[in-house]
Amino acid sequence: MMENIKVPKTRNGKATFKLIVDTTINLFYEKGYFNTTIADITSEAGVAAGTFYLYFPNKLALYKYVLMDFQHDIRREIASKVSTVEGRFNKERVGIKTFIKYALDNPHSYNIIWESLYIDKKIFIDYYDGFAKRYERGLKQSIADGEMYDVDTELVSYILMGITNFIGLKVLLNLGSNNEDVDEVVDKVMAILKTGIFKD
Amino acid sequence: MMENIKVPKTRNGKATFKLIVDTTINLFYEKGYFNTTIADITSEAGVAAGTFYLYFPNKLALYKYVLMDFQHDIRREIASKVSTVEGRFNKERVGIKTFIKYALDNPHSYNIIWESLYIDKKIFIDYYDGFAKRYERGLKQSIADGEMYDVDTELVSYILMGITNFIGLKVLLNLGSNNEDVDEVVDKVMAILKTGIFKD
DNA sequence: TCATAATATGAATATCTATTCAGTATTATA
DNA sequence: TATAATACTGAATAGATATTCATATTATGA
Repeated sequence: MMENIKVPKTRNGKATFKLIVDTTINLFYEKGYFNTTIADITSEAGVAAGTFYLYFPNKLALYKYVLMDFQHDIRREIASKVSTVEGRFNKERVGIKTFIKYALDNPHSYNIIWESLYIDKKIFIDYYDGFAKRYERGLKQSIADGEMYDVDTELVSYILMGITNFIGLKVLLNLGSNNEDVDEVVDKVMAILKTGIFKD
Repeated sequence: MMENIKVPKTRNGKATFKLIVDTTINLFYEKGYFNTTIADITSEAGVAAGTFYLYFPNKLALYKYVLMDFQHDIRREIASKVSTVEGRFNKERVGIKTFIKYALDNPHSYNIIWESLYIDKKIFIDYYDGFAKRYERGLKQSIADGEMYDVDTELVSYILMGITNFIGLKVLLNLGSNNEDVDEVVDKVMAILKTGIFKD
């Protein structure tokens, strides 16, 4: 973990480190991991090529660092927002909404996380499997509390991740129409999760 | 469309063309688009470097060709299977099942299609937006037929794509457990789509 | 204030990759 | 079977990129 990143020790060093990371996040988002060169990063950040290697052994280590950052951020954000509401339905509502809002505020994260599938499959699997396992805990609790049918929690956690990710994608890339109000979108999703889509 | 690909005219040429395409699909799946070099492709296919340029101007044109192939394949497969059953519920069931089965039989396709997000965002958007629009037609019909609640069809098409894609991913990467029987998985998904997940 | 650790530089190097092209081989057909 | 069309070869070239390192600058605390 944390690879072989060298953390800066002075105020100046910390600023440079952050500058490199922030510049990289923008570039990874705009051009993707593979189309971003070390030279792109350093020139965009306004530092010399050698400065990069002061802190990171290579691009992959930097990518992993950025990914861990996002992972912590998203999880903390969702956990924090969800913890303040009662009941699984509301928790789920807030969870989905928070995820989409997060994606809108940090459009970089979505792209960068998913790109792990093409950079290191193990990272990708760990990420989504870990997310699913956390999800399951909440779902199991809700079933125990009688708020939810006795569903296959593992399957449902993937269903919910799938819905959230694709709705997030839709809103993010502004696919189709009807992306005006996130609250409205989330309400519709929740209504469907409550009653299903098929009559009879 | 079809970029500036030069199609072969003789039986030998066609065989070489196909060899290059098939080899490429495997390499893109194993190593990803960016980690696959032209040299990888030609050496793996057992042809000279120059042979590649006989048919394709560059790697991107080949990627687009492969993608179109998959797109046609998947759509044809789903449309064909779905057309033989009656009622939206059954059509949806067969559609989801067919998609997952397709992903299992052609694990390459899933990866390669999604990677378009990092190769050319326009391709990605066209792909999923196009898929959604096709989906919507069926959903609208079902609502008209009174089989489905009067839902936001655009939103539901993304929800269904999200579910299908993530369940496919789960089964494909063998994430979690319970991936034994595709039919069983699909039945559970359909049950959830019918009644929702929340009590009360 | 000075010694020293921490930061920063950027030209130089080595490696990798895409792409071309002049020449060769094969195949179809008239 | 001559010859034109098609297919194929692989060494050579040009360009891009990661990484190193000798040197220079800056910050800090004793």
